[in-house]
Amino acid sequence: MGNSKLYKGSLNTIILKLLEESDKMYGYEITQKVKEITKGELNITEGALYPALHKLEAEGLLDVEMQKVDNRLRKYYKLTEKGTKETANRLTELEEYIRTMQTIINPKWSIS
Amino acid sequence: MGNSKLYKGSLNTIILKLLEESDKMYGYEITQKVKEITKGELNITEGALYPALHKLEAEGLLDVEMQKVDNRLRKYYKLTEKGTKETANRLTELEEYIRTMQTIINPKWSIS
DNA sequence: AACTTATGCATAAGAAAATTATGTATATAT
DNA sequence: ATATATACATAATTTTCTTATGCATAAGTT
Repeated sequence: MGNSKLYKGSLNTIILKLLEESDKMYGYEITQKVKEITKGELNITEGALYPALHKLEAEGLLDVEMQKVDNRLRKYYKLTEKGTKETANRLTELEEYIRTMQTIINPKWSIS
Repeated sequence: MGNSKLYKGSLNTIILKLLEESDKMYGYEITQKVKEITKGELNITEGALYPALHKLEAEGLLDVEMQKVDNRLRKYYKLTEKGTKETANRLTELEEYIRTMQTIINPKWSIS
């Protein structure tokens, strides 16, 4: 994960997108899912994840539901209505960001 | 620039890439170039740029050359040999990051 | 002549978001 | 028995940025 610096600022968007796909997830599940879909490329640390989840909840973008499974507690998070709208915005911004960075990597202004 | 958070961590890569393209540039020129190629989407602030340039120089990735133009001082930065190698690495990492984020935005793991 | 905007560099204070290091606790595999 | 996996949490520190400020010259405006 040598490119971990680039992920700074995109954690919230990743969380929101995963919740949009999976309806509800708990913290540990999110770390595993990200590890899986990025083939180990990205490992979300707990010290980043849990504060981020708490903040998204405080902003009213996520709802929480506790559930006990195998005598272990899970905190399931799901998008609120506000969270669903915000997710769309964040994804649009991410797409814009990616387009901009593509422009910088692969500049038209240097070919001719 | 509503997506400014996403740019966290990518400023160094942007600087290095521009210097790879343009051989040598000075700080103010970099801010204008970025504004130009991103069509105003991204505005690099001086408070971020100058410390970043100083750090890249301290790391041995950039060399500095002072030049006086129209009675105003410019600090021209150019890649060192080490900087050129590091730029290649950073760009590879950026491409990996973009691929990963594309995977998250447009997940294969949810279609079937 | 006075004033504003552009050019050019720099740093300090503060905020935001991460890493790293802990801490607690149960379940499972060796 | 011991280590690894599961599950959450927070505190200290670091990194990186924004915002505010400072200095100085050139060019354009009223």
